[in-house]
Amino acid sequence: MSDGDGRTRRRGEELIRAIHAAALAEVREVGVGRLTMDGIARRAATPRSTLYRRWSDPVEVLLDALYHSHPVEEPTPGADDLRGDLIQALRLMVEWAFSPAGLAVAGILTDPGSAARMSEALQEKVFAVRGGTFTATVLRHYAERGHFPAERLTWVVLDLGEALVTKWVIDKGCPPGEAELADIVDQAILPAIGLSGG
Amino acid sequence: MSDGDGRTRRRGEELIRAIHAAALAEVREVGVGRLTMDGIARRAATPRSTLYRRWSDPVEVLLDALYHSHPVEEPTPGADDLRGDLIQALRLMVEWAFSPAGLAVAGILTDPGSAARMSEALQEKVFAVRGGTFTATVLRHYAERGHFPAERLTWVVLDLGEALVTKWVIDKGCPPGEAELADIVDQAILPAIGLSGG
DNA sequence: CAACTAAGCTACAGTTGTGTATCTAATTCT
DNA sequence: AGAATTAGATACACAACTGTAGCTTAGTTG
Repeated sequence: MSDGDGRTRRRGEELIRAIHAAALAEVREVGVGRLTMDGIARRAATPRSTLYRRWSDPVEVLLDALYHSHPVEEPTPGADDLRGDLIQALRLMVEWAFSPAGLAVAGILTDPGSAARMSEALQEKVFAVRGGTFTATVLRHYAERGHFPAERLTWVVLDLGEALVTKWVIDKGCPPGEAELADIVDQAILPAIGLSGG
Repeated sequence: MSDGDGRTRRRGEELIRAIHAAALAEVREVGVGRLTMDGIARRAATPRSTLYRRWSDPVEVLLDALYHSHPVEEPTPGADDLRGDLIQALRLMVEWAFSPAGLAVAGILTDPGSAARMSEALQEKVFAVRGGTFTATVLRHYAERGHFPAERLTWVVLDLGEALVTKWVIDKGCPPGEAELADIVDQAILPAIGLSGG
């Protein structure tokens, strides 16, 4: 699609995708704080001038990369299986969190310099996702169908799964496995909505 | 103890405390990634040479500052009030998390460059604390006294409170208030240990 | 094929941070 | 009081990154 044909010079879309990828890789390696135009350019094997033609600083590049990253897959609650659907929702969250985009967002959220700029353009796209559309989608689905009282859909309950996954990742530095996701659902979410095991 | 007397030049302990404070202030403002000897020195109003005499790079200074920061207050479970003690434990956690040391640790944990070095010397002092000694202390206390079955002390239950506080802080950027702490205890922790309201 | 666009290359001056070194003078110790 | 420390004030060469600018040339478009 891009390599191997006679061309020696990338342009447009292709080049930009390479730069986006470079920005995400770079932030993963050095963190948002040490992100530089130079580093991104070097990694993308393109001159800095190409970057400056489009963006004014490294965080701009990163935000643009995030904006163009694949959207997060949404959980699609299915066949009357609340427990299974919750686990699946958390699985999707983990998958996203360890994607280049997810890791970049994590970095941005704790960076004093860029946390503010995040609010502007990206809240719609990235924040909405991060805010907890994973288990919340599933929980709302089953509450509407009367599997448990809708009054239990408080912020605590809606955040529970994502919060525990996040803490695991921070503590352990690696994604939780199937067993841990099941633990979270069985020992925290289900009890909190009054379904202590079934 | 230090200001106002005739002295014009800080030495030893006093100077070091100023440098530690500068490092913590600096990391709060620019993040771990942009921490520099220069920045710390400027903020502490001391020449860089003074820093290099003791530390070899900015992260060393920061780790040393953390090591010498006040230890976290531990929750002391008291008069047969599980709910109140849990809320108090979370209150202590929030207090620590928003202290200079807490903010610095948060920054370090998500910085690719310094996350590794953290493991070495500081795991004992700072990690142990962060790992969740807040609600865990309280929960173990009451489990031992038979207020609820000890089998429910799983990692999920022990992390629940801290996880939800952390998520609140990341999402909202501000400390949770009393109402939120109560929500966490009432809607997540107590149900998870089988005490759904009383 | 000609004209245009935009990537690639190189250079440059300016800024910030790095380590090191040297000298001075304030504070402490004996 | 005199000696030993050690903070404070420079200064320096080096490196990385910044923006900007000029030029060349590959690729696209009419």
